[in-house]
Amino acid sequence: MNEKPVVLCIVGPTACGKTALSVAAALALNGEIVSADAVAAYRGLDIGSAKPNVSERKGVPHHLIDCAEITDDSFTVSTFRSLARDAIEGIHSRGKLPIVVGGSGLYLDAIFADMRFSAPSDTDVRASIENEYDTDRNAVFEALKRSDPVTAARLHPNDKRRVVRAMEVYRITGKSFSELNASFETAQQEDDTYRSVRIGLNMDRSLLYERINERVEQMIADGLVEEAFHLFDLGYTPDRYRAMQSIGYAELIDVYRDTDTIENAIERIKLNTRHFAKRQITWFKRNRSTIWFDPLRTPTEEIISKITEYINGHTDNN
RNA sequence: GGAUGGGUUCCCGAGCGGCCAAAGGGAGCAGACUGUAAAUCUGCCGUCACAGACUUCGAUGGUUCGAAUCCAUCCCCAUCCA
Repeated sequence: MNEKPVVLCIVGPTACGKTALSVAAALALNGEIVSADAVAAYRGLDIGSAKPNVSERKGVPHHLIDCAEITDDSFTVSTFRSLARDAIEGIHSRGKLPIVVGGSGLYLDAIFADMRFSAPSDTDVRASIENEYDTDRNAVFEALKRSDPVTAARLHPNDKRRVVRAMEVYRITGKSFSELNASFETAQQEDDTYRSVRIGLNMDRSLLYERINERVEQMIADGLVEEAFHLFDLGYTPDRYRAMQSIGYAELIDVYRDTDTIENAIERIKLNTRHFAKRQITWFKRNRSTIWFDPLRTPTEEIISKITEYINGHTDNN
């Protein structure tokens, strides 16, 4: 009776096998993939984003990969949210199973939760607040305390991004960040647009870290440096385009400018990726409805059969 | 064989008689996260029965009320002389 689309969602830290599982699941369950990856969304960031290539995709349609240009600073979570929802809608209307897979926590939540993202950013306003912050962060924080005490109370004065953003929202809209947005708690709860089955992939931490290190080496062997340098040649540098601040590219600019060695940069890429993986895990652990699997211990076929059970069980119960 | 500089908590590295379980950084662990999110930020970080106690600063012995800090011997390391 219920017409809510069933959506399979696969989350997990980088290098834990999401791509392989999602493609296998799509093949087995007649699905299409919606990537929830903040970096794979950019055209040109291929090797560094571990974007699945044509053969890895095995004919399964992938949405939201290559949907933004590196030069397009207007591509944000908000853009992503509507594109992703459109894609899911389309897949569902074609009678196929939408499989959302990715590692960008905020992007995932943006799809499933009721997030408003009510105030678009204003480059000038933001720049001027950032300026004030750099001059006297205390003054900016005090100002935030006065205009939006609720948000100020939950932010740390050092958290430049968020302090500036909260101030920015207030200056643009005249309303406080806290009154425009529900609490994060609320945002964690999925709204009722979809009926989702959320699968989490994780494994022993030290094994994960080993895999990350190996994968970075593989990326280098696959030409990551060449890819990055080519983009730098085009003027796409980390200081100008935020897409280039992604791990694997940001670290290479110093090598490009000859102020760091390649060996050093590679180690930093590995380290930053490990840190990133940790943050992803922290984010995903919070969602209590996630069903976790260790791909090193449970065979793909078994995970997929479990997924099938959950999807069916879920459907039957409603 | 001689000279000099060193050996500090997982790593790097300060400390040079008490205010030292020992600065700072890194790693590691935990957490936050609403239009920059692969970003940005926070906490913990010798052990424990944890407002206290206990074991640490190459080893052993000594000086001292008191040492990672001073002395002696020994063991390693680095550079230089032979």
